[in-house]
Amino acid sequence: MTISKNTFTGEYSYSLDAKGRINIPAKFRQSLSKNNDNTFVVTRGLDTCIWVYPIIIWQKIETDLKNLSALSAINRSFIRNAVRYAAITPYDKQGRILLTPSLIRYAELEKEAIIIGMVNKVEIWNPKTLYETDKQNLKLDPSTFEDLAEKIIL
Amino acid sequence: MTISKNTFTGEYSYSLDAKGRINIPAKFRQSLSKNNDNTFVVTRGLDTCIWVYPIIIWQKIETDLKNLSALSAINRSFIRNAVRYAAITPYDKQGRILLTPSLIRYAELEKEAIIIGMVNKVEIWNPKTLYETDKQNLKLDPSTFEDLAEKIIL
DNA sequence: TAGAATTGTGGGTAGCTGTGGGTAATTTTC
DNA sequence: GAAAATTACCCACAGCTACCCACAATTCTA
Repeated sequence: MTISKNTFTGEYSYSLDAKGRINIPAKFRQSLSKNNDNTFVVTRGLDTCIWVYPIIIWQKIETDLKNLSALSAINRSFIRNAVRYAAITPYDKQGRILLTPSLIRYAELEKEAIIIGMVNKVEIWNPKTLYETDKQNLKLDPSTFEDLAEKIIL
Repeated sequence: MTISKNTFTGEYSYSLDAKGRINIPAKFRQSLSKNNDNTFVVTRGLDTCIWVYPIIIWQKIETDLKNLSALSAINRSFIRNAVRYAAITPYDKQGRILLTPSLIRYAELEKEAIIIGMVNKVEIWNPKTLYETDKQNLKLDPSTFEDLAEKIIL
């Protein structure tokens, strides 16, 4: 039994197969609340990785997007970028989801992949890219971490 | 069933044939609720593309437009563009809709076309035009993007 | 600890999807 | 009213996808 539903933590190593399928860790699947219908939404992350959402979380995003007026060019561009890379993927009997070729290219995924629980979503990384990104992040201004620390108790 | 109806996401590449027909991605067709009678409404988009609506969504837009004041210039221009070029097109047994020559000219469509799910509607683009538009949009005010992202994306 | 159940990975195949083209029915034109 | 043009509907088919099964490795359980 997991602590709370639709919450993901931990890091795992899995492999992407020739058909573009990748396993979602059993613990993450068990954490999904039933109203998700065993379904995730995959899309581009802000870093060079793939973001995986439980579909009910994504649906909140969708309804917010629906309420943006299409009369504004900025809104149209925002919606387009937010949803064009998104794909709804139920996992199969073996617990795998199907990634689109476009997303695999974007995240530079090869056979080996790291899956990371990010509380309300999941990230899929190429190990090399993740390593490089971690190295870059060390150079970021430490004061931003301190700002966050004031908001969140670890 | 939690997957919401009449909601479209993702980007697909399809081809317009010599008769002006274009396939609607199977996933989009499956997302259509039954009261649409396998029918879409196509019209001019506000960008250089074709907008495709489920017919019941379009009907809602029409009644909203009727309630709008004709005094506003933006309303008049929207009504002029969106409504006068609108055509009702049921899809055939193979899942294709028929585009009017006028719309094909407007969106500068050639053989190859990109179809994008925009949550409550669908866009059909010439790949080149889409690419150019994407490039232009980078010049839009980034702070508005960030505001939207903070409100909507988790 | 041994057996049972679950998990992660690979691969096969029936049926669906996207695309092209044909023909009968309908509309248009003279 | 007949010929021409357009439209609506049908069929064909290659390629792909969703779904199924198999199996080794790991974890659970009694």
